[in-house]
Amino acid sequence: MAKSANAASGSAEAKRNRGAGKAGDGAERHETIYQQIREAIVEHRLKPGARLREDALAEVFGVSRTGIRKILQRLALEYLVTLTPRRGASVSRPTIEEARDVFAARQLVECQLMPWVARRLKPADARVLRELATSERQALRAGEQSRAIQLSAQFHQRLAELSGNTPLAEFVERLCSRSSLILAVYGASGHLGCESHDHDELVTLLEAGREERAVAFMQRHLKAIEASLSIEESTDEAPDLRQIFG
Amino acid sequence: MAKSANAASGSAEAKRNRGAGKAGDGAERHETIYQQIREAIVEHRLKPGARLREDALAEVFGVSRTGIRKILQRLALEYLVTLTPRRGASVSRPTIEEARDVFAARQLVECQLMPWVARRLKPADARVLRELATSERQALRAGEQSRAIQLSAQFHQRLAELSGNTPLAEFVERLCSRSSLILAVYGASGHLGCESHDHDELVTLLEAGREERAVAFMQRHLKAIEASLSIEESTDEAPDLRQIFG
DNA sequence: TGGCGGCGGGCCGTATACAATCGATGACGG
DNA sequence: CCGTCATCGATTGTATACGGCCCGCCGCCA
Repeated sequence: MAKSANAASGSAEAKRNRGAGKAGDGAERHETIYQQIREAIVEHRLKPGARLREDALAEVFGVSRTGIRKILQRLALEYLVTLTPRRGASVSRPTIEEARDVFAARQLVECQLMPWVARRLKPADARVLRELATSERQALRAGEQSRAIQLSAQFHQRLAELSGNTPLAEFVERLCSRSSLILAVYGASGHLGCESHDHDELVTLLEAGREERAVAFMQRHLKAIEASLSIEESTDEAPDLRQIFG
Repeated sequence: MAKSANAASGSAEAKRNRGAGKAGDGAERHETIYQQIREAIVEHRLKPGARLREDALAEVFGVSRTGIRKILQRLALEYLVTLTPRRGASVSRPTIEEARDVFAARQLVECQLMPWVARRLKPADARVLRELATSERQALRAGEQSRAIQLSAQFHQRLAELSGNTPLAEFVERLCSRSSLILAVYGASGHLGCESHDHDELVTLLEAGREERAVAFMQRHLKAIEASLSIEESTDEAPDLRQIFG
């Protein structure tokens, strides 16, 4: 392995990892690595299109390619990375159609979830949600864009969890991750999706038990995000030379 | 590999596979194996709790454990198999809570999908759906329970696909798979979930564009299935000796 | 000078080998 | 006779080795 050969970065990273994720010795380690990569993608620290070479990741995290492959496949199943048969893994670059579908799905699910949440919401839950919203605004103001993105997604995810329905919560979680990716590609710079005050307002509505209003609010909220996307197809493939020079 | 050493069963099975799954040479092979295992689980040919040993599967399909592991992990992410850390894989045995959540999720999503489907439904689509419903009834009458289960799930999946929203369709697909597993555990024998005429009736409503009716019908349909489950906890863990002998 | 074909390196895909761990069985002691 | 402990077998988890494909570079030819 590179553990001894390429000592400098390899073992240093590995040690840091062992310390950070706790991870003990064995099984949890992979989970930690998975989370780290996932976070990096969701927070736009790894940009869409970025290549993820197995060797490089294996060396950075101090494990062998076997474990990395497992993680990459898992991420591929969530549409966060794309696995091209013999070209390796890269951060997914969602298409416009995917973007539309994802946001349509979110509207359908998250809106319908609001009544359940409103009914089950306890004061402690509301407090946590408000804290998330507050942290998000602070991060945004402090210029910590990565953190803000992460917190915004967490708000929506927590909301879905409060419905008490695990499959739906998980589904929303994945949709949020993909949304983050979509914003990375099509989002207008500086304007990262959710208007921060929206989240506060939504909590207020839910606390008051105004289900109908909460549903409508969520609908508007998501539509606003979707509308803020710049629908300009990245001139990635087929640069349309003929159209340009014709 | 066992290809040369353990010739007898190994190569014979491998050859059969190469012939059956078509699978060409390389990449598609795993996909075929995945589908086969998945089908076996959904059709109740592999019952919940059944152990899936890597070596055995590797030998049966004529590939090495590496590929099998990948497949098992994928199935685990869909909750079709359970991966116990050092005990290997087994067909999942859903809990009552999971069952409730899955059906609740299906009601939320599938019902809301009906209007979309009704609006996009083309004659050709309706015909396909009717064929599925017919085949299902025939299979049921012919005693081919596995086939009937498969077709019933396919009906719901196809319906979701017709919404035109890929993420939602995929979500429904997974929920249907899990539902099949749930029926295997909690379903009353002989009564496998969907009343077969229900599906025909639903297509009729959709063709007529009666969205509201279709939504309500789907709701009743799913509630009926859920209600048909025998909610007797398998005396698997905590047999409640105290309650029995107390 | 520009296009084309051969060639080498990098990287992925698969298989195999090794090590560690857990469960079961059998023996021993109380 | 029952409970406990140790050893053995089985099975998974991880790492490594090898083979193949694709891409990019370089030399050759028109």
